[in-house]
Amino acid sequence: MPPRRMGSDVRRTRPRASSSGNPTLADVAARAGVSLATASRVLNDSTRKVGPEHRERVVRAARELNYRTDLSAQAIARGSAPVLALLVSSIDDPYFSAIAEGVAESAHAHGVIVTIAITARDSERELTSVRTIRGQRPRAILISGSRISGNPHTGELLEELRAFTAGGGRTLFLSQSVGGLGAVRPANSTGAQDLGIAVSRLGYRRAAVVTGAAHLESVAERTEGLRRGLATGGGKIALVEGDSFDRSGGYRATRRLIESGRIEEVDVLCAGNDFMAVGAMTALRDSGIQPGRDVAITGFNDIETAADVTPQLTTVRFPLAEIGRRGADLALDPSTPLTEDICVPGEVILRASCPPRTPHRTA
Amino acid sequence: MPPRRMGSDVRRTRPRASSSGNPTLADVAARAGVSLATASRVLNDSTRKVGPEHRERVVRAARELNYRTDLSAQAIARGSAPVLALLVSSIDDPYFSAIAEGVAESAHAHGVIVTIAITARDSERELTSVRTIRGQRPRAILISGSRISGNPHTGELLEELRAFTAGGGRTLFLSQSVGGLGAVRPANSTGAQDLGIAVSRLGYRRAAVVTGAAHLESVAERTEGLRRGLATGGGKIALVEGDSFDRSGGYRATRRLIESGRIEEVDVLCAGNDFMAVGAMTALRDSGIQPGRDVAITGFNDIETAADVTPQLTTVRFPLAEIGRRGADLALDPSTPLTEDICVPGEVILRASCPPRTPHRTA
DNA sequence: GAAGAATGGGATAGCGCTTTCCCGTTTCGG
DNA sequence: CCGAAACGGGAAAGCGCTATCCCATTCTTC
Repeated sequence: MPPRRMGSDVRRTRPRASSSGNPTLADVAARAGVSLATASRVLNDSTRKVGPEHRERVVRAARELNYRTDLSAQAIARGSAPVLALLVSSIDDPYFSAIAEGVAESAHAHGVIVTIAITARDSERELTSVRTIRGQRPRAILISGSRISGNPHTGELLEELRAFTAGGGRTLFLSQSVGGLGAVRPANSTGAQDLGIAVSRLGYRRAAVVTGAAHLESVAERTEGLRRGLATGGGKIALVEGDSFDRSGGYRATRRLIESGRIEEVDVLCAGNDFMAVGAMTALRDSGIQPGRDVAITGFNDIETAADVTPQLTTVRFPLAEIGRRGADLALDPSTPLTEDICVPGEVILRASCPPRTPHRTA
Repeated sequence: MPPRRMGSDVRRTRPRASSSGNPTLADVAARAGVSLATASRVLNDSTRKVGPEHRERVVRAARELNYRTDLSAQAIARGSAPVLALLVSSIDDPYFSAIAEGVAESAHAHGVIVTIAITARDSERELTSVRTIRGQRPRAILISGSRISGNPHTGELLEELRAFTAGGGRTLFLSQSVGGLGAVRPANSTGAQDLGIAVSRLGYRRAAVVTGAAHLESVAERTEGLRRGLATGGGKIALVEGDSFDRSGGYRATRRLIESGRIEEVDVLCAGNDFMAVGAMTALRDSGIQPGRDVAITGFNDIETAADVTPQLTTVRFPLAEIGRRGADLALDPSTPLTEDICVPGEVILRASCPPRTPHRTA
């Protein structure tokens, strides 16, 4: 005996109409006088043909009701959601926002929704974010600028990603690679090497590297690349000073170099990124040293500011939006495996902060 | 007669287990040896009590399976999704990314997911984005920097928003208000007025306004505020030059001022935003006019770059992230009506680009 | 013209959850 | 002690869709 609802049993001829709230497909079908199936077929231009008469009626009904398919319902019925999740440490950072822009661009082209989560460089928050994201059953998750390796939550995080992949999801890292998982990232190493070569050509021989925390992969890559590049001209990295990876870090590190007198030993100061370079410039200037003339400066990334500071900053430009776009393209194309690192080359941008070196150092 | 599936009818004692893919609540329930209802109750700490024995079993099963609730299913079952949609014209713009950061912050605190859509200042794309967003049935949609008014799609767009609101959604504008709908925005008018007053106090009397398209509400507000502020010191806006709202626009507009000689008529150049100010500086410098000394410069917004350019830029700072945060807070609190404009005050930041005016203009 | 193949439409079984009912046990107050 | 209330658990009815079956017609093709 089939179970029964307690209420009457009479109606249920046509799909119920939802009196308030958003119109449902049932409302559309009812108004068009067709079945749910037909309405669905029309609205999703399925392969099944629908008579022009019915088709027209459904389209009109949908328009009149201003119907919009409930994506959650669609996702659950279809078994997959047209969603791409993006995890960034901060969106209020030109580096990541450029990547995000590219990601959004690609997602839009693929007709996919982007959900974004920011981790504020907090590994615990990163973990909870990934968990929440996993609940969305997105097609892919893109992680940019994480602290996944070497933190108290690394294990759980990787386990979470593993589970995600096991459930059919795709994971891709942007701007850094993490243990064996695929990544699209700037060719830090090559870019730094090219910068080193360029700087060498300009006549510089002894560099101070002012950079971020040594455990960051990108820091190591850039430093090493720079070393190789300088070596081509017989130059070298004379000293390395580390601090936080931002403007104030650049300021402080440079300050220390100046106060200890070590700044005298170098002819070019290579900062780990443009923010640090800008901080370094200010530190130099505060001590009466003129950046670009007394000491050359280089940055990394070519943030928009780089061309606005005085002197304009020599740096290495990476097509960040392009990295985001390619990453998303890749992640959304189920046919490609996501296992290898793809390095996107950068371009050395020579500007006034690093002029051809005159043989006599004006100290 | 109840309809039957064609297959056997035997099983269906315990919830089915999904062999592959993501574990479902049924899997958890099965593993814990309880019903779906109990499993759900435990996992959502519902008001209904569950015995400690069962509770423990469910929690363990969930952990072992690395179960993560399917948010789409939850959304459809509950009738609402824990989602906040953000619509911005671009995310790769410090102005919007700062707002977005605040929004994400608030959303995180509320345990809500953020989906983001970028419109690239294209009204058609804006329309399709709102349509897609509506399909997500988000709790609220936040619109920042749109072209909603005065474009070929305005009507459809407003209709779409109306339908969204009718369906129980909440709409809020950030950084600009649109026809009667609520907004959280910078106090452009007051901020500009304060800037005008400050500039007046420093001794400036004749200003050139270099700004974006006149139809933008913010442009009008800022210009008008500036006028009032200058008037307090007997100063005035001597001329207005418009161009695109970015760096190159600032450059071009200023260029025209210089070439026509009109630049001679003013002692301060007030740009519509910091980007334009930076462009203006470059244009001046290219013509041998030294910004800050020969002509003072002011910007608007205090983007990070503002403190890095030379001379450092005098501007008006708005707590953009705060605007985003408050907007999201408001939008996510169903008890507040979303009808009025909330203006967040700015703060004049005086820097070297606008030094106290010396009586003799060094031309 | 009759058998077989398209054709186009409807009924309905899920999808993975939540939540309302409903029911067997305990616990209590009187 | 007995009936009432409280407690804890399970069955199953949806939520708004999609897609699979199934069926009544209309075309084909010898």
